[in-house]
Amino acid sequence: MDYRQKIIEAAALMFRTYGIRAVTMDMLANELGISKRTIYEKFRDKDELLAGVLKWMAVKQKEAVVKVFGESENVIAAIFRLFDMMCEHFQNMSPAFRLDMEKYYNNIVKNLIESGELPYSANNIDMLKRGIKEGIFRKDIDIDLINQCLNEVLRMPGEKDIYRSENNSNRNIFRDFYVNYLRGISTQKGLELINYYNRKLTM
Amino acid sequence: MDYRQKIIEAAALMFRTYGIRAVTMDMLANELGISKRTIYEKFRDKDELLAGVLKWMAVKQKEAVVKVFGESENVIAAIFRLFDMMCEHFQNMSPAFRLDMEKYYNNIVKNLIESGELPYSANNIDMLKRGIKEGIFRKDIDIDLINQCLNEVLRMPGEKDIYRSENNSNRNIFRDFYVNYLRGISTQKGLELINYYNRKLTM
DNA sequence: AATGAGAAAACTTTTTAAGTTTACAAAGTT
DNA sequence: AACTTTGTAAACTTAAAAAGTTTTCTCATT
Repeated sequence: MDYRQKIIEAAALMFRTYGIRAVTMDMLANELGISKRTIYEKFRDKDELLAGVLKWMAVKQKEAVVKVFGESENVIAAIFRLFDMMCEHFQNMSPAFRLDMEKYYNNIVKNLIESGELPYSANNIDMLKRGIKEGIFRKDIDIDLINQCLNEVLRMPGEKDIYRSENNSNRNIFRDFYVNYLRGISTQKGLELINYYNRKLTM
Repeated sequence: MDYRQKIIEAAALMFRTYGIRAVTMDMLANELGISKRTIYEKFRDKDELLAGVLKWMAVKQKEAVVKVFGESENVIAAIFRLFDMMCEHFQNMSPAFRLDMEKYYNNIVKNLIESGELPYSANNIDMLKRGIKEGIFRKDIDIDLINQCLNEVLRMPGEKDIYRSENNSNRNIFRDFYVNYLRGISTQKGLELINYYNRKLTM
């Protein structure tokens, strides 16, 4: 009965699949079996709808991350699991989504971030602390700095223009990069765990 | 130096990645580092360009199929290899491409098919004959009928609306369906080969 | 020097999706 | 029973952006 939420979820799925511009308000209304009017009853315009979608996606993602961390036996396991999730996330996201985002809706994200409604970057600090406590990351690392670096690394695959080349290999390159970064801040025990989970994935 | 071909290949890649409507002639020109004018020198309009892209894709696909058949030790191996190719093909194709195709450019395919410039459906007849010769398919099958049926089966995953649900499982469902159909027309030897290659994939 | 192929960018036109309005229907409320 | 709310359906207007055109300029070739 909560129309607003229903609309957001349907729009999220369609935006991710087809891109934002390709999804018209009429399509969305049709897909939901409601009238376009009703959408405009809940959202001033498409921009506001998109903002709602983005916020909801952020919340959902956050929840997923918390869940994975809660369920994992150690940080490295959690990280590899998250990595998988991220890959799936990007796999199911149409490049058109990113394109539209950059080309037409850039300002929306910017505004949301500025008004504090969307986090600018992920918070890996808890993860790093936990890693240190588990004896997986070295005790002497600069947590804040590493957090920032990790965010940069994570931003990388999003920035890259990828419609050239078969991007099968891309995923592996990225994983390699990320994993090597983690190695750099790990203890001996951490290294062994990384090797263990990494091998498990490769095979 | 062959502008026409260069344009077609770039457009093909971009259309497949972003959908057709999302790719403007300006983007395409930019991407190629040529002027929009030059594109219109070689193609009357976007429709003609799309037609060129579709024809080229058909040619390339045909070549790939011939190659796989030439290199495979038996029909079943070839089919599984082709299946992989198809999956990759669809994986790298934006849903927006199909959406645009159906919503706006429907008539183009229709025209191309009517004028005989595009084949309406794949020709599995050689494959079936080879399978019979290799003792993999039963000798008593009606080749033409089976060919038609296979084409229907192959058309299926394209028809389905998939922007609902995680479509990870979709691929497997489809493979299952297709493989079972093949089992139905196979000899004992064929069945064994199917089981062999199928198991190889599942694991 | 002349021609032609193309780049760059400004321009017009067409398309189409955004957003609005209107008319109407069902359901609950007073 | 009249009234209000909440919605559908569809026609409508308007704004934006992409299609397609034109103009001007450059550089390479003959």
